[in-house]
Amino acid sequence: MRNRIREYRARYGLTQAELARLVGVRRETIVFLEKGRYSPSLRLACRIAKVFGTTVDELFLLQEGC
Amino acid sequence: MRNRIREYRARYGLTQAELARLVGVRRETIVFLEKGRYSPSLRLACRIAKVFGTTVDELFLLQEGC
DNA sequence: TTCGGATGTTATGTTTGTATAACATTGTGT
DNA sequence: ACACAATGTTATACAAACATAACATCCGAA
Repeated sequence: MRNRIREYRARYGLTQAELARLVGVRRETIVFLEKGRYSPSLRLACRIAKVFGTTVDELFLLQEGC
Repeated sequence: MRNRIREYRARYGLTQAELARLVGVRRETIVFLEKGRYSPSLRLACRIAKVFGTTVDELFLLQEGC
């Protein structure tokens, strides 16, 4: 499942470690999400979208499919 | 995490079993989601929103928090 | 060029979402 | 009251998300 985490993270000037800390997960988890190794729980997806002031649907391109 | 699955399901006149079949999970999973026993994966959340022609953010009231 | 921060990887363990089956309860039409 | 569909529950097992630690690579500044 594709997403725009890296793009938004760059826009906000955050490192993976900083984002991880902000949403309460490990940095490796952010790496795996950005690399598409697995898709997040809805809870985590929501926390990340909140940090970036956007919606889950927008951040994870849900109109492209699930 | 609150959601409007039951409300949308009623609006579409679907049983829990029918919705479960449409999104490829067991009926018990739908029961647990409606009852709030756990929150879904983003993948499942997206499939359910798709069936109801709405967004994940709207269906799971994500503006209320994660 | 070298050093350090940022990013990527791999292995192993824990937690949580989901499957499965069996049974209980509620509700509704007849 | 009865039958049956819909909904709810519980126990056990499995898969996927996430934690943790250790190490590897990449890249920009001094």
